[in-house]
Amino acid sequence: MSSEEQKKLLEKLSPLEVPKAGKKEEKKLPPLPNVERWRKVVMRLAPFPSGPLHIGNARMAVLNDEYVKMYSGKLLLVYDDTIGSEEKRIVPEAYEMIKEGLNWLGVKYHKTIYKSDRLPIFYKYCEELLKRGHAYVCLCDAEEWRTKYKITGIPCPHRSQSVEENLEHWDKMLDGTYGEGEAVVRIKSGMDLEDPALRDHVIMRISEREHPRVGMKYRVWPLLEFSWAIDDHLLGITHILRGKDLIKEDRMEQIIWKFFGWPIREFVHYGKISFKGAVLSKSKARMLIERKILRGWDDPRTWSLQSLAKRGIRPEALREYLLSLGLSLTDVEFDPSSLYAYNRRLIDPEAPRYFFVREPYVLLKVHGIPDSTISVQLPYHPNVKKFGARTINVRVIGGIAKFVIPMQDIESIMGKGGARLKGLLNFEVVKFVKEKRILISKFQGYDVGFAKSKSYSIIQWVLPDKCIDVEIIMPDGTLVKGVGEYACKHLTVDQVIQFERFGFVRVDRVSEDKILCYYAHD
RNA sequence: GCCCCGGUGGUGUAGCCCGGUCAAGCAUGCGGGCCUCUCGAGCCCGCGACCCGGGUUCAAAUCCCGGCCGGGGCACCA
Repeated sequence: MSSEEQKKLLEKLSPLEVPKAGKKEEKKLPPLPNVERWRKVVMRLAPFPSGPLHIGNARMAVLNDEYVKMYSGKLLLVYDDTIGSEEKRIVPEAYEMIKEGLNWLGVKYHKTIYKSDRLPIFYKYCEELLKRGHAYVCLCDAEEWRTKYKITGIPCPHRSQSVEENLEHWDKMLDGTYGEGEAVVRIKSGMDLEDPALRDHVIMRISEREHPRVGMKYRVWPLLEFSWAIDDHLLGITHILRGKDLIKEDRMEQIIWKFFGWPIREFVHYGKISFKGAVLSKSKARMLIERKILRGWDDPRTWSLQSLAKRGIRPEALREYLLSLGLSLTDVEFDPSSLYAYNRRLIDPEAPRYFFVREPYVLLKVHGIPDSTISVQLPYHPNVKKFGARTINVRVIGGIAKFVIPMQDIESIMGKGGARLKGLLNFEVVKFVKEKRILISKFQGYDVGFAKSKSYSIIQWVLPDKCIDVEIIMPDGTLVKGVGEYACKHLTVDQVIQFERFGFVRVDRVSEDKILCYYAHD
């Protein structure tokens, strides 16, 4: 039954329930809470510059961007570049790579702020807390404090120091009297809190590591929850969108705002996004790049935005995919095939088709061709006429023409006793010399109908004396080699094309004798 | 050990707050068919889920309790 007949039958059966083709389903985000309480929605992106943005970070960026658009609000890019830890280090190039990623994604931010420029502000407010008796300088050893005080809920001796004592210790933190690990400022969130994770958390600590932007200018650094408690207020953030792993930070921020008498902001959370198989954390990626196991930050195995761009994934596709995940608190698994489906929809109508034969090859000799040359025109796209066609002239010498075809097809060719070279001719197998990978065959005509009647495979082919080497970097980092048809010579960098029966690729480098591509998907 | 939070087909999501219209929608995936000189696109058909057990109710995916499973926090990381 043809599709037309099927449709008619369906109409006959249920005339009212014919599904409309091309129905569009727009994914809608739930509204932000309490928008009416604020004059204007202000949100922020808070990347830690340890590497380029990956899919998880992109989710955060896209969600913020969508909400800001939805409410005509403002979005601030705030580099959360406090000193970090030994394992979590700032990568200087990351500042730029993050911007690059955001631009690629089409995320508009209205202002850029660096946490590392704001140390004096944090000092000021920390001092204020000390003065008001809401914080204290703790000289306990970290491990001791954890076991002896945090778990038991018993206050440590430093908690009862006077304001004067605390300020004195604070000065000694700043002037270098105390070294790394010797003193911290703790907020008096409460030792009696039910959740041990919240008890008198550290808000300031000493780090003598060099910072890529401000060098050795500061030795006392704030911790995430403190710096955000201050900045979310000072920068006028109204809605804080964060992963559910940071829910504890909500509580800490609220405690600090209460001490200052500042209004509470709105929080929105979403679940964790995880990857099948190996998770590539940025610190791990950095290590693998240093050891030359990865090709760089744009290696497809990092799943960085840069790497997706390199593969020819469209930002719109990624955005659509990320929005399809919604805002649920459930942890989700990243599903590449879903992303590819969105992307395929976008690139399929725009990607010209080319012949490509991957290694290993078979040399095909077709005997008995009646013409001395064959000239064919092959359209670049089956559905889009405007792409035009390329002309291929096949030289026939002594009735014989030679082609390169993929070894992959040999089984089906042998099974059917022949095959069709797409757009060209049909042949019948005479002999396959396995060791030499040579297939001897006999010309069987030009008619497609014949090939169909024989249910021949229709395969891509390349002329051995008129082809160009192609290398394709696959998503798993492996390299696929092969040859492309002569028309590939005209390809330009950044073009997304389809190698028929192989997949969509983005052209990354073109030289006289070779083309390098990145594989997008099938 | 202590504290949170989740659990709808292979994957993701809608529905859950305000119980009935949900014998559960959509997307992706998978299987089959049509179409096509690509294993792409398009079209059609199909597969496949409310974690378990109680309770409330005329009625529960939706409310309550318990269990199980999963995630997270308990860093002088973000």
